[in-house]
Amino acid sequence: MATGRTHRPATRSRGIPEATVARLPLYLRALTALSERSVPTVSSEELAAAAGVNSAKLRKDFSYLGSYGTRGVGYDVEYLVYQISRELGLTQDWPVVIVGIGNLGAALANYGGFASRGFRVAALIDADPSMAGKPVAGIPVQHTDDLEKIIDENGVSIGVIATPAGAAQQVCDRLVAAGVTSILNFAPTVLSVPDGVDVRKVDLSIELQILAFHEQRKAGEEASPDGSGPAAAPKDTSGQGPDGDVPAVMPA
Amino acid sequence: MATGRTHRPATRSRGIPEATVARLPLYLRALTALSERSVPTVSSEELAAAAGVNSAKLRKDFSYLGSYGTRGVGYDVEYLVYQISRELGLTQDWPVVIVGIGNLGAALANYGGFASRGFRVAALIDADPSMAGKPVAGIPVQHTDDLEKIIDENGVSIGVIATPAGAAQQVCDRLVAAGVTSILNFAPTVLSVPDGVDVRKVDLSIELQILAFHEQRKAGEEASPDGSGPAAAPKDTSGQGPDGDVPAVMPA
DNA sequence: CCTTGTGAATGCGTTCACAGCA
DNA sequence: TGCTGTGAACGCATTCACAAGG
Repeated sequence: MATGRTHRPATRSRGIPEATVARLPLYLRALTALSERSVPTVSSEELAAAAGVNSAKLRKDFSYLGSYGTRGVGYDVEYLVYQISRELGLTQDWPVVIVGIGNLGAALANYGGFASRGFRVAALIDADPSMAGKPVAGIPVQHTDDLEKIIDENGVSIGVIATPAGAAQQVCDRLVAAGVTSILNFAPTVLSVPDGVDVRKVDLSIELQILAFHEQRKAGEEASPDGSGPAAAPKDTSGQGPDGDVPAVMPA
Repeated sequence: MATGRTHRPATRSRGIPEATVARLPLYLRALTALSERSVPTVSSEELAAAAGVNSAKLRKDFSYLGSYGTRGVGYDVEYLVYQISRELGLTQDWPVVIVGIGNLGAALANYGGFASRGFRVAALIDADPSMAGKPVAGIPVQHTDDLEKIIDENGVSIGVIATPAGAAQQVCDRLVAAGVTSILNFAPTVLSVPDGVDVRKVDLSIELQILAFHEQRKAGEEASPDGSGPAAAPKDTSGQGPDGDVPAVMPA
């Protein structure tokens, strides 16, 4: 593709829905896999299956980017990889700092997918002086004291917080003050940031609790195999206003 | 998200919206903090601020659980902690297995918040024979060969996958076959599971890409808003990926 | 034919604003 | 006098179904 026929969308409406943005990386991954297998084109149906979404949704998503498909044929894989990469801003290099080099921070530093697509671990930062200079994933850990200097010298705009919860807000404040405007937070705490700064959080225990909720419901559907549960919630198909199935225990 | 294909008659589930379920852990965390400071009651406004949400949303969320507040006063902290815990199924013990004890798996095993709230790491599983018996976070790693036996003997219904992408689907299949019905997937791949099995995914590179999208937009606001990018043709890399990157492999 | 692209319809989640109650 | 609980309005996301076009 990429012929001289620049059928630009013109509908360059800078309004790509957030839900669509969140799926673009998924499409990109599926497309990259196809690309590596030298698959030239793919239909919305096939690509949707690979990405685990509905094909109508995928077509709608792509329609926000422009008309990059060919009716009756499908999408050109390479072309679409490029378009999505560009849309996501992956055609440029994003230096990233990881703050908090404990178990998790080290795991993140070693994460292959990190460096793979536009992201580069510019520095590792930890508050523990004994870690300073110690290499993790081939990168020497630096002390928190130099945080501002590191951000500045490397032009970092994306920071990853992998510290204990208690330190997260403080680290966040310093990152923001130093110029970071996007933060990925692994600490189990709510960060408050000024307008213009994006925060995304990854929270293991929240994910588990959501799973537990559904798991409990499943168990309640049949005869609960494990009878150890206290007052396993029975069904309640009546409208709303459940409750009432548990004694009004007021834990002291 | 998650919740694969649970199209089942509406005759079940006490309609708590998925979005609300996803916020309950957040409220619980804020409430637990208040509880530890012996705060007896809290208003929707205060609690909402602590959880980082809007107070109307919080009240609406709680209304799905029942009327646990007192008009003119607020919510009893201890009581609410109990109700939410029960609703999430945290009043019972959930044995969890972690498969794939690389950097990330070890980090998860060491994660304190894991054991704290209803979850217990029942076993660590890895395919590497040389890891067998080696303790991680005080728990000896067991070999994948025994996966089914481990699931069965411990009554595990929640599994965490922290393997490389290539192994994830296979591990997932074995977990499901052995009786696991909830999976938390850290591998950067789309898992397919039968109906009735819930999958939630945590994907670092997707989060970063979403941040990059917004970051790029911020940068473009002042300088050159878009301009005319697409005309620049992607290099014709027929046969290999534009950057030959591995589709993001998990730490090994 | 085929598959994309998209208005229209539907469903879900959030916010508003106020009635209801301690 | 508060603050909760909730119907109603609103806005966003998903799905449908079909016209458009190679």
